[in-house]
Amino acid sequence: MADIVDNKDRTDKKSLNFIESIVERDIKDYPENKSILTRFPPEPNGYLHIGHAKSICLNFGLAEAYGGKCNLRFDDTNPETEETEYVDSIKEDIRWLGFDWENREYYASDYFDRLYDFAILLIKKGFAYIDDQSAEEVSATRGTPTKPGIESPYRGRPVGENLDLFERMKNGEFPNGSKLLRAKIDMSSPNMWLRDPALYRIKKVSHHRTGDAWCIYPMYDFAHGQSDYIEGITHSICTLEFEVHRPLYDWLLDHIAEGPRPHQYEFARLNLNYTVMSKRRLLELVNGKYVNGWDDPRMPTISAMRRRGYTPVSIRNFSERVGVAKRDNIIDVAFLEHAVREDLNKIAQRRMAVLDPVKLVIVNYTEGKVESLKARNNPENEEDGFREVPFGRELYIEREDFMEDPPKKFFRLVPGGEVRLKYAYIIKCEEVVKNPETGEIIEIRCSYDPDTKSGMTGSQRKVKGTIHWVSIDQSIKTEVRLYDRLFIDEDPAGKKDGTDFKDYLNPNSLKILKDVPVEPSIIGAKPLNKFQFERKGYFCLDPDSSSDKLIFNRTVTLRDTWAKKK
RNA sequence: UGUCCGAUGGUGUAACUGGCAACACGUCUGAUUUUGGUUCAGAAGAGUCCAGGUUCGAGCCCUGGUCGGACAACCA
Repeated sequence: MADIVDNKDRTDKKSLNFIESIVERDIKDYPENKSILTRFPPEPNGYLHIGHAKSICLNFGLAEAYGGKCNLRFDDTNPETEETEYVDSIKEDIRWLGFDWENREYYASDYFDRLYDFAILLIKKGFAYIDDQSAEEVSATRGTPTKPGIESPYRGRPVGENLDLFERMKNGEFPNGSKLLRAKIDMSSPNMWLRDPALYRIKKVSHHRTGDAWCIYPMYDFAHGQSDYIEGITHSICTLEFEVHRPLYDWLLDHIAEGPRPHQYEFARLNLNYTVMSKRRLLELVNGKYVNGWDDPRMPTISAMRRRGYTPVSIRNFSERVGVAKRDNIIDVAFLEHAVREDLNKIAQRRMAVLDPVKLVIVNYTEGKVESLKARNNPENEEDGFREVPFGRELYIEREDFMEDPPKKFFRLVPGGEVRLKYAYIIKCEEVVKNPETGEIIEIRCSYDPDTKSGMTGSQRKVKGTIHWVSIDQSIKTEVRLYDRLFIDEDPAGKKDGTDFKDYLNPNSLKILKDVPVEPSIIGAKPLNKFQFERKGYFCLDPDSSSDKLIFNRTVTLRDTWAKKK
């Protein structure tokens, strides 16, 4: 990971985000051999997205920076929504991003026995009770943020009875929803989470890891903090919506923990414009077939970004640069795109492909002759060397690279004008052949100057533009998928006018191009290999490709100041 | 009429114990360029939500507002 841009050199006084400041404050008091322990705690009920990537980079990055460790812990306390498929995808994504949790792969479900014991401890201390009210009653008596709740009639149940009932809950004696273990705190607290929150509920559902061993499962609030405590987490970092849970997090630990305890800190989650980030909405897009699965390259999931051609380095750089703070934010996708271009520019080999081809014939070039031209693989990295590109009398060029009536600053091919064919010759447009019926240009006829072959002194001649091309006879036909933003609105999910986020889906977010000619050196490309198609953008070989059908995903276009002028 | 959190160029973050607003993206010039890419040089753009106060001095501290967000699943 040496190629991560290191703008976080701790030897000089770089500015710290507020969490780093907290860590630096805390480690001052640590003994020599001790450091921080963080954790990334995903719930395996969906795929990870770019927002999770930020959290992963934060938690693992903090550990890395301060000589600590970061655990991977699955928060698997709700078997109804959790699946092994998600566990696997999450592990793959974290690994791909370049982080290693070594042997510290934990599950809240590993702690079900201890959590159960903690619950008994709480009951014995008189801090928890079994409530026989229905979910509706519990909800109705909770009050509102401005009105206090009403105490449950079962609140005063004796400890012995609570203990007995809790055990029988565990043994499966009661139906789902008939009983609930609640903390006994304060039904009139202004903090809703302190109004006797649920700790354990009955759910006769088999769990993806513990099977049918349990029919009661701990709630998030009871599982999370206690798991942090069990693992010896020092800094438990989560997003802002858990801020109101912190008093409960601390309350539980107050009554359970002995010795060193974890502390929770909250930061503002990452938001990106022109997309949605909640798992619920992403799941809706997947289930409703608005996209082709979790890894559809238009999705903001890590697996989708991987398939689209993003690199781990680019995502890590991005995550680092967006910063960590507590105020709400919406990051411009352009910022993300800048991060990929920056990395891809350095590592992607260049190839020529013509996305919207028009035939070009070089009238004075010998028929049937094929030359092999040398082309640099990557001007940003000389070690990538050269490849051979076949050149012949009939080529494809980009339709938009020719104009009969060009605007002032157009410096591509025009009637009677000259242009350089990259790596090849300077050509001059002599004639345009059109379909007499439609007026569509079907062929551009040019002459070439044999003295202007790249590398020859004649090639020094100044021409106004250089365009890319592909020799028709030697070209490989491929499929190219052009992606655009999934939504036409910056904040599709933030509407208060009753519209649904799906109302803002971009109907042109995917455009499939068939039979795109690419230079033959593309043969042998492997899934996820990244290329820059000269002047067009960065592309990545889709894993759905086969040896006789290559499919490319456009990761991102090149910066295009010309397109902006138009 | 509750509690908690937040507010700095278009966007995102900085500004160490108060010392005269910085960096990145974006935008706009210009140079270089066999990618209208990259690179390089430069510019514009905020006076820090508002009103008071403390201070020689406030984005940082205090008071009161305003605006935004979170919280009323047996979800996490």
